[in-house]
Formats: sequence, C-alpha cells, structure tokens
Amino acid sequence: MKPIDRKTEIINVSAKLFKEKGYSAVTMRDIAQAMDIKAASLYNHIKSKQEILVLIIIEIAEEFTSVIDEILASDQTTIQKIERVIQLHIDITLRNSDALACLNNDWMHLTDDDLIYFIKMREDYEESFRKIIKSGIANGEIKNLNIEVIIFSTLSTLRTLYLWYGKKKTIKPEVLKANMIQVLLNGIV
Amino acid sequence: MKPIDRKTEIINVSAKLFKEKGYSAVTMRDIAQAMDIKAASLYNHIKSKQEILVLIIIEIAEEFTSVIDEILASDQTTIQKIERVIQLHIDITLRNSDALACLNNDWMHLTDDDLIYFIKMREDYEESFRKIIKSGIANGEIKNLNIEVIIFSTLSTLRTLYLWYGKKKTIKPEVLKANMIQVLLNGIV
DNA sequence: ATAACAAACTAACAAGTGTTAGTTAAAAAG
DNA sequence: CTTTTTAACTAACACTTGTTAGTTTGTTAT
Repeated sequence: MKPIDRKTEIINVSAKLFKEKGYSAVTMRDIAQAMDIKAASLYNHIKSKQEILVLIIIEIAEEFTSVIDEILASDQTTIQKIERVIQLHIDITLRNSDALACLNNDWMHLTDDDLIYFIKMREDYEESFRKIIKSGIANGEIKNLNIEVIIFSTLSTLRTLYLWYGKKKTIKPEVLKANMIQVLLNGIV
Repeated sequence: MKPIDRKTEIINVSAKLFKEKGYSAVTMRDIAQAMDIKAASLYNHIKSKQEILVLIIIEIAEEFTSVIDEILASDQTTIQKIERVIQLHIDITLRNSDALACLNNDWMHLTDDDLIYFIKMREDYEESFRKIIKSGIANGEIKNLNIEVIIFSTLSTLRTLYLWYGKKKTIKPEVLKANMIQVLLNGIV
C-alpha cells in the first residue's frame, strides 16, 4: 500500500511538463529526469509516450462527458444547470489543471481510436451544452441571441480557466464561482 | 513585383501547420513538402525554424499592443473602448487566424530576447485592458465585480475566437460582433 | 534461505531532427 | 552575350528521438 504508485507519478509529472512545453517538445528523457531516473526505466511502468498522453486526457474527458450528461438529464432550471456546468469546470481545474491544459492543447496528438473517441466526446459535450442553452432560450430563461456565440463564449472562458488560476490563487474558489456566474450570466455592464 | 514573395509564403504555410500540430511537431521537411520543395531550400529565404516562429508571432503581438494603447489613450466611454477591443480581436482573427493560433499555443517556444519581449507585450496588453475596466468600474459604467474575473472571462473568449470561427463561417462578421458585444457586456440571462 | 518480483540500470539502435556546404539551372541585369 | 542573382537541388553532418534488450539490485513471499 503505497501513497502513490509509480505509474500515477509518471502521469502527473508528464502532465505538468506537457502543460509547460507541449507534448511534442517533451522527451522521455525530460520526464525521466524530472523523476530522477533514466528514460528506459519509465518503460517498466508505461507502454509508450503515447500511452501517457492517452491516460492523461481520456480520463478527464470521460468525467466531463458523464457529468454533463447527468446535468442535462436532471429536472433543474436552465440557470441551475449552467451554474452546475460552471462548478464542474472549476472543480476539475482546481483538482487537475495540468491534465486540463494537456487536454486543451495536445489532444490532436492522440492517434487512431483514441483520437476518434476523444473528438466524439468533445462533440457530445458541446451538443449537450447546446441542448441546455436551447431549452433555456425556448422557455425564456436565456436571451434569444445567436446560440453559437453563447456557447463558444461560455465554453472558452470555462475551458481556459486553468490559464488564470495558478497566477491568481488569491481568489477563493467560492468567490471565483460566484463572480463567474455573475459575469457569464448577467454580463459586466 | 510578385503577388507574394517566397518568404511570406513560408511564413503563411508554417503558421497553418503550426496551428494544426504545434511548433515542435512540425518539421522543416513538413513545411518544405507543403510547398513542394526540399527542406534545405527553405534556408535560401529564412535563417532558421526559430525565425519563422518569431516572424509569425511578434508582428501580431505588436499590432495588439499598439492598437490597445491607442484605444486606452482615446477619450471614448469605457463601453466604446471595450467594443473597439472586441472589434480588434475579430479583425485579426478574420485576417490571420493561423498566426493567432500560433501566438496562443506556441509563444513559449520563443527564446531569449524574443521570449522576454513577447511576455512584456502580453503583460502590457493585459494591464491596458485592466486600466480600461478599472476606470469603467470607477465611473459606474461597469459592475463592481472581481476585476480579474472580468478580465480573464473577456480575454479568454476573444483570444480563442479563432477556434470557433472557421467552423462556424455561416455567421457574418457584423452579426458576430453584435452578438459578442451583447454576450460579453450584457450577459445571456 | 530461496525463489519471485519490481524497478532501476547500461548500452545500443534505427529513424528522424535542424542545419550546412556545394552545385545547378533558369531568370534578370548589365 | 555575359554576368549576376535567385532559388531550387543533392548529400551529408552531428545530434536527438522513442524504444528495446539484457542485466543488476533490493524487496517481498514461500
């Protein structure tokens, strides 16, 4: 019973490096050095560099997918649903911002089935969010603006939260959440 | 008098490739192949791979810097200034979205003086935007919310516009602008 | 004590990297 | 027509890449 197994450690260290320089610019020797071992030793724990990327990205992508499915299926108001989506992004950002950065920047280096699977999940996620907004427009909870603009504005902000948090850790999570709900829902004017 | 000189062509082709796979994943042979020549021939026009990156990024960064300086110095209302910032991002996105993607994703592969210079410009840009928002809060044009949240929400959306335009070309620029102003300033509820 | 395993190591390889040197063919300038 | 310039080429370089093979060492189970 170890506090953290070696494979997980490799994944965490890799995610941090991938965030800083991008998947392609990080070598197996870089990862090994950050763990104080030799590159060849990594292969006692992982199959390939590709596998590291897959393990980092797919798990988080699946979490996003499953949570938004649950939100969409619930019988809450549109406002409440959007608030929960905001909460979801904040939660994952706080818990694992390295992996999130990796998902955002390096997903295109996935290959074959993993790439197809990821793109499918991303499309499904956006489609679920679109359904939430659409029904909000239908029942008057949301303004009747161009739906694509609404979706991309909101998701852009949520998806790149990891870029800001880390620099501005002075803001407490609850305050962040409250302000983001204000800004995204009611605007700044 | 050629319609477009060879060096510019290399920069444009490179920007497109960098956007798709990232700076590190694109080889000189990739760039050459996209132009139907050999990798060595590129060196008749450019000094190094690094130089391509610098030429792509710095020019756009300078444009952002100089325009926002002008906006900040003008005597318009805060709302008008923000609208002009939105316009600025839309303009550059429409004109050169490949370079913009490159600036967003690959700036960390700049080196030495170029890196320092870029980071300085980015900080200055954010500081100028912060000043605009701050004076808007001071005179009551903008709600008194957490200023960092306002800044990062707005800039996140503007900076990643290139990810969405290209997929959703059905939206006309004027419509895009009008809707973005609505969403960013007045919210969606 | 002995066997089995986990996880590190050294050494190496084949492929790919950015880049340089030297050459050639066609176009522009004199 | 001759010279210069432009922009392509081939061939090669030194280095880095992900990865494999085989070995060693300390820990765990029998």
